[in-house]
Amino acid sequence: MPLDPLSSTFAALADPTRRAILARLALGETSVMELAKPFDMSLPAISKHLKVLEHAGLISRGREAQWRPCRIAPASFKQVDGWLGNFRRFWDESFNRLDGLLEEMKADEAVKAPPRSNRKVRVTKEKQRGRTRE
Amino acid sequence: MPLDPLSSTFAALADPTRRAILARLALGETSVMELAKPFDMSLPAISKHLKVLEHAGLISRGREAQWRPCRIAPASFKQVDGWLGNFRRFWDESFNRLDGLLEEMKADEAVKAPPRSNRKVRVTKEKQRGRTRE
DNA sequence: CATGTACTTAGCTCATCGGTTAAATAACCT
DNA sequence: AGGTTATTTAACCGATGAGCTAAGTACATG
Repeated sequence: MPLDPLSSTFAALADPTRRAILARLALGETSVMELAKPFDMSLPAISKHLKVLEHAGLISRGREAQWRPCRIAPASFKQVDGWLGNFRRFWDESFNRLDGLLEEMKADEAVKAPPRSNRKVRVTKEKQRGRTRE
Repeated sequence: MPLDPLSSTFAALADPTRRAILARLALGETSVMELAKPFDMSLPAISKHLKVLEHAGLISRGREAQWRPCRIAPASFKQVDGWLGNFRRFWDESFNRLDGLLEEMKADEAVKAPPRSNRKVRVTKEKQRGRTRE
C-alpha cells in the first residue's frame, strides 16, 4: 500500500489541478484560500489535492495562526529530474555533446589557465544532471 | 474523458512496472515477450501497460512479423522535462548561476579567441533547458 | 465566551486502474 | 490445412482516486 516515492510523485503530478497549484506556488508561498480561488471546486477538494502534493513531497506547509501556507519543496522535483535524466540522451541532442564539451573545457583549463576561480570545476560536476540511477 | 497529454504522461509514469519497462527500453528496442520476462505478471497485463505507455507518447511500436517491437519515443519525455523546467530554479543551484556563467563565457570568447568552432554559441542556446511554459 | 475565518475530516458516489482468465487474432512453419 | 508463437481483446473484480456535502477543529477577535 505504501507506494514508492517516485510513483506517488508522478501520480501527484498527473492531475492538472495539482499542476496548476504548483504553478501558482512557483510564484511564491501562499494560503489554501488563495490557492483555491482560481478553481471551480469545493475547498475540501483543494485540501485533498494539497495533501496529495504534500505526501508526494512536492510541497511543504507551515502554520501561521489560522493559515497553513504552502510552498514548493525541492526534493521530489529533483528526484523526478534525476529519473528523467536516464532518458535525456533520447531527446536532448546537446546532452550527447556535453561530455565532449566538458572534456575539451577541462583540457583547455589545465593547459592555459591557473584556476582563477572554481567555477569551471563546478560546472563539470553540477551540469551533469540526470545521470543518477533510480 | 480525454486527459490532456501531460496528465496522461505523468499518469503513465506513476507505475513502477511501466517505469521498469521504460528502463529496459532505454537499453534498446525489444519485443513484448522480452519485456514481460522480468515481471511476475500475466502477458495481458504487460500488454495493457504498453498500451498506456504508447497512449502517453512514451513509446512507439513497430511490427515485424508476429512481433511488435517497442522503443522509447522522445516527445513526451521532452514535454515532461520542459514542464519540470519551470521549477528547476527551486532545486538546481547551478541553474541560477548559469546565466551569469554563460555571460562570462561569451565575453571571454569574444575577446580572446576566434570562433574556431561554434560549440559555445550552441551551448548558450541549447543548455537553456526548462524555460518553456506549459 | 461567542462568532467568524480558515481549513480538515468523515462519509458517500462514481469512474478509472491494475490485475486476472479465457478467447481471439495474426503471422510464421511445416 | 494445421500447429506453434506472439500479442491483443473481452469480461470481470477489488482497490484507489477525484469530486461532493455536512460536520468538525483551530485560531482570532469582538
